[in-house]
Amino acid sequence: MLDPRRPRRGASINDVARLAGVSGQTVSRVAHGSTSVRPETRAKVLAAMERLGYAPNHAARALRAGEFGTIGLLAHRFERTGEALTTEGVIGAAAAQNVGVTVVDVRRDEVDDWQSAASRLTHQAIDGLVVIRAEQATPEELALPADLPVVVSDSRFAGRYPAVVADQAQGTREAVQHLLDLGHRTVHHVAGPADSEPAAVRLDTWRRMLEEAGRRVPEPWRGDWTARTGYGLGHEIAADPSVTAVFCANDETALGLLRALHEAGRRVPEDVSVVGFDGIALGEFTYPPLTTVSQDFHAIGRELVRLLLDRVRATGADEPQRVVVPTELVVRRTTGPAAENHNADPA
Amino acid sequence: MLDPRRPRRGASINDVARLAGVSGQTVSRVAHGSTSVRPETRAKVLAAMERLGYAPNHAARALRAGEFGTIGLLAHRFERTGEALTTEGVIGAAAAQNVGVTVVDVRRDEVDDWQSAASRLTHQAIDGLVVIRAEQATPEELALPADLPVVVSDSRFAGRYPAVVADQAQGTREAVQHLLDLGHRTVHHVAGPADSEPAAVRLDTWRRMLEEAGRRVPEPWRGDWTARTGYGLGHEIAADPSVTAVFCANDETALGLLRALHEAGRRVPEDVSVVGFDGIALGEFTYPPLTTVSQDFHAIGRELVRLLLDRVRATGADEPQRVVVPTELVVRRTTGPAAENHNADPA
DNA sequence: GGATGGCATGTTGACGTCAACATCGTAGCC
DNA sequence: GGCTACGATGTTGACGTCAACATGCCATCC
Repeated sequence: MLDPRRPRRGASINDVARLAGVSGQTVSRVAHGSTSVRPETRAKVLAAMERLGYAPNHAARALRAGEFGTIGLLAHRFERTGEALTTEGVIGAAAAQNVGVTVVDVRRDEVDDWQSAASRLTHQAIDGLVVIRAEQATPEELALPADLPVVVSDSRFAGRYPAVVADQAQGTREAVQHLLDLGHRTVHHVAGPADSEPAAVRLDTWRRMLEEAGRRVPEPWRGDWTARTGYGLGHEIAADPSVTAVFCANDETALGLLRALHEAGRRVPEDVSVVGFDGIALGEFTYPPLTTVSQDFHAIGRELVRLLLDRVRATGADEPQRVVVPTELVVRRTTGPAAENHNADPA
Repeated sequence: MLDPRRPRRGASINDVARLAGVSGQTVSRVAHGSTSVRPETRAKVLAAMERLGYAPNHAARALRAGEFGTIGLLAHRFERTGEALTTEGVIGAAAAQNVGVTVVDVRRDEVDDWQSAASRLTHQAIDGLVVIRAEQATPEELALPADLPVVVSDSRFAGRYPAVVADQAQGTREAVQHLLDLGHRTVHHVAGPADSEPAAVRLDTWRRMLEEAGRRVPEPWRGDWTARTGYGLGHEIAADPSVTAVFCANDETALGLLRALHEAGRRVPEDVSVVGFDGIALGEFTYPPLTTVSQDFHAIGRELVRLLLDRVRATGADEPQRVVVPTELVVRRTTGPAAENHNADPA
């Protein structure tokens, strides 16, 4: 914690008042829009402010108002695309309302890390909290103050707090359908981690799509969102000639897979088609450019702020809501027609 | 701004005191480490806190202490790797000191955007400010309060505020030397934007290295950090058979270039070697994996916090310092020996 | 038994701001 | 001329916390 005895303190409203020869209240009036202050009085006050470099004390304002004008944001490793873009959306939308955002990063996605991050944050000066994908912690474990307005994105918290989620199922359906339309007999899947809710939705939807189409449902591979694991599994995938289409749980995994396929001499998309998920910016500049399901993370961030500020400002109205943001298949060049020579695979 | 008349206010120290039948001061003592409170008194107070769901009011604490325990961070589009990782480093290091971080994102790298972001931030409750690469704004234009401790990373602000910068020159030297050692007659360069200081250092160092080695200095291409521009320039670069080695100002640009080279049928690294800069995580999983100069952004973030908290806590000691964080060449697979057939190029 | 000292607890005030109320002066009106 | 009304400005107190000081109690010691 910062040293509380540091004397460095700016000029207060009363310092300005003394210099300008008016009362503190008049300074306060000038500092705000100010109703009814004589122009010459205002000028005097403004001059005094200028001279002393007056800046309002936010702690005092917050104390008096009972609000901080700041919300907290809790995320896990937010340099990852989804987290970073959602955070950006949150920050932008909050800024537009003159609300600041205090960010806390959870280093490892484990319960005690989430706990300590949450407690750190609730010990900060915030009026509300945005939680982005707390996959490894339950609401109870987080032990958030009961009177703190909270909204979440995409997590098991959705039942408990208002949530903004991307339409995982829709995107997955489009991706699988796209591959089937290209003539692939079936679609393989590299899933996300087992404890991730979005990963589970993508997995379930993929399976259901294949079942509904009457296709064989191959055993999915289990990934962990990383390119490294996509690359590792990729060696195995590349070695299996029956694999002609792979739907990856996210773009990083798809990129790792792409490298492995290249190294194994499997051509993309001639031999194998690949679809990612997320729509990271670099997907457009991989070789070949990556077909993917893009999510509008900025929109998620904006909706989160809207929901949260509603809750912060309203006194009642607390039934959990759920806002769904659409996803969109972006077809680039990692998907193509099924190769003829592998059609021996039974439908 | 949040509505200041919302009555939602938690229990105060005095509510707890009343319930526990003690004075507010005793509650305060219990709330802290607390010296000398009788165990049974403490228990009573703790029970009352529990029952009322007491949480300390940070505005009041901040007002009394004259400090917020929060620093601000100003960055441009911080979902980009360098910004995001530096921000992560800052947040982590600050958290370790129980200091929060309020983040403001500058949408467009233009003066008025920087200005409005800066003023938004200085109207927040912060004790100090970290500015990450403010390339389009001068210190004067930012108009930061004179008494606000500020540290910066990597920018034209370095002369004015304490700064933490990566050793751009060292990394550039290693990269160029690596390519020359591989037998390339000269090294081409796709630069960053003209108004970026790090881009200028990379450009100058690249030129100096070639001059010192007595090599021809080809006209550099002017990029803008984006993969898109790297891709666009890449078509031109791929069409020039005299180009055997390209040093790109950053990884995104290099990735765009890579795609263009692939599309043009130029093999990497057999026909053309490519080096990036930054060390983004995905560089390891492009095809081929990208040789690059990696920067330790987390270290930069940590150093920024160290410097800033020094300034916040110290009363004097304000002469600008400069901390240099080393960079490191990471050789992967986009660089290889110069092709024999292009050695016609004069040394 | 009374003085001493130390520990537990209470009281006061100040941090900076601003709403609510109080005061003062003057223009306008009969 | 005296009264009203309103506009400009001042005064007071409260938001929650905690350092500094004050008080009160008890054990100890001669």
